[in-house]
Amino acid sequence: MKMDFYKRVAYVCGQIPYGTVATYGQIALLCGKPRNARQVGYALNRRTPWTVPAHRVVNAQGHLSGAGSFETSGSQQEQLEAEGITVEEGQNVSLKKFGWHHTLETALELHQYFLDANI
DNA sequence: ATACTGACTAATC
DNA sequence: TGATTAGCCAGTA
Repeated sequence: MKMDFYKRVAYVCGQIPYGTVATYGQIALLCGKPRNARQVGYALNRRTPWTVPAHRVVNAQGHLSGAGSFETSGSQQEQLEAEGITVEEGQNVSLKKFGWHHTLETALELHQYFLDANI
């Protein structure tokens, strides 16, 4: 099995529903690598197509840690707010309200996709 | 091979 | 609460 982590990251990010956010650890988990949260950040930063909705990925605290990595600090926040996501003071998002609450079934579907696509 | 670097996290204090 | 620490692991040099 191939296990192209970066392609998986790109795909999983693309599956984050509009109007919700996911955490790095969550993406890593869904990619089949639960301890690769940092690599997710690295992937989003430079190893992934710019077409993926990377603005929907925040850290485990709901903080927009990637803000500094977007073209302008604040562009991530703008994109989130454009989806109806409330960004509070200190560039924080409530995971309780906007977090992606994926199901086990979702994880299984993703896994199956990876097998089929051989990535 | 070795060392260092992170869009990270969970545990501890 | 907030700050520190210690694991984490694929890239990069």
